[in-house]
Amino acid sequence: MAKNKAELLQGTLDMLILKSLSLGELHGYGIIQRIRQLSDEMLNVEQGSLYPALYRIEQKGWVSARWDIHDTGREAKFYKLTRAGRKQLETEEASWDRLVLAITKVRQAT
Amino acid sequence: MAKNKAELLQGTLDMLILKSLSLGELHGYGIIQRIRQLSDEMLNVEQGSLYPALYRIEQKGWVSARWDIHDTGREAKFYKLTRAGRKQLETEEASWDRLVLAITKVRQAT
DNA sequence: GTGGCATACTTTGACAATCTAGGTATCAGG
DNA sequence: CCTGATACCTAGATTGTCAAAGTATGCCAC
Repeated sequence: MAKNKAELLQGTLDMLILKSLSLGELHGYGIIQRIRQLSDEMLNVEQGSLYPALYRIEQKGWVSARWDIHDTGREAKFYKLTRAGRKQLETEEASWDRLVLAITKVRQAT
Repeated sequence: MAKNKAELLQGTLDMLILKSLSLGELHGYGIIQRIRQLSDEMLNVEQGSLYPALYRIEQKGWVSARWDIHDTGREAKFYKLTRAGRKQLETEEASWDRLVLAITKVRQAT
């Protein structure tokens, strides 16, 4: 199992995707890179995790997608955070904070 | 889904169980109560999650179990952290910290 | 010009962990 | 006696992530 790379916990991926899109429109492959980069290489999202997650998230209306050609001249599917997505990001961040707090409390017990 | 209660993320339960056993021998039902109490009612572990988890953990040698009768005069299965379990707890805590750090970094991005 | 690598997307199947919901049994209190 | 808390167990459904495969394009080195 994971050595230097932290493994993702189920439920955290959506938040990471939404967060990275909150910094600006981006395509799938770019999301993976952005997350890796922002986390100092600690988080590595697999393509097989990302694309299904994006599909899920799009279905829920948290992002909108469109095909476009970017600077490199290649086609890519660009995702953009919707208003609902921004709201969802806040919700997920809040519940992440709550979880971290709760676990911290348990861990502080002596 | 969760309102005031934070939902458990997959992978955190083992750590919570090991941690609560690190405070002393305890039986299954008591583990649930201890986690709930230590987390200020934020974490609620379902029985259907706990018992399979305990079985799993016992198989891995992180805890040892024995039936006993406790103060209330009732039978219960008491679990105790083994040396390997203590080691595992450290490992899980470290990787939890790493994950929290990584996610924090992503979230701090502007 | 072709071979390899990074980019970019998709799909399938396996796997693991949690939850829901059911079951059993004992004990205490009203 | 009945209910609720305690105490354990199990089956099945659900979900999310991952591994592994596939397709296709553009770029660079040789």
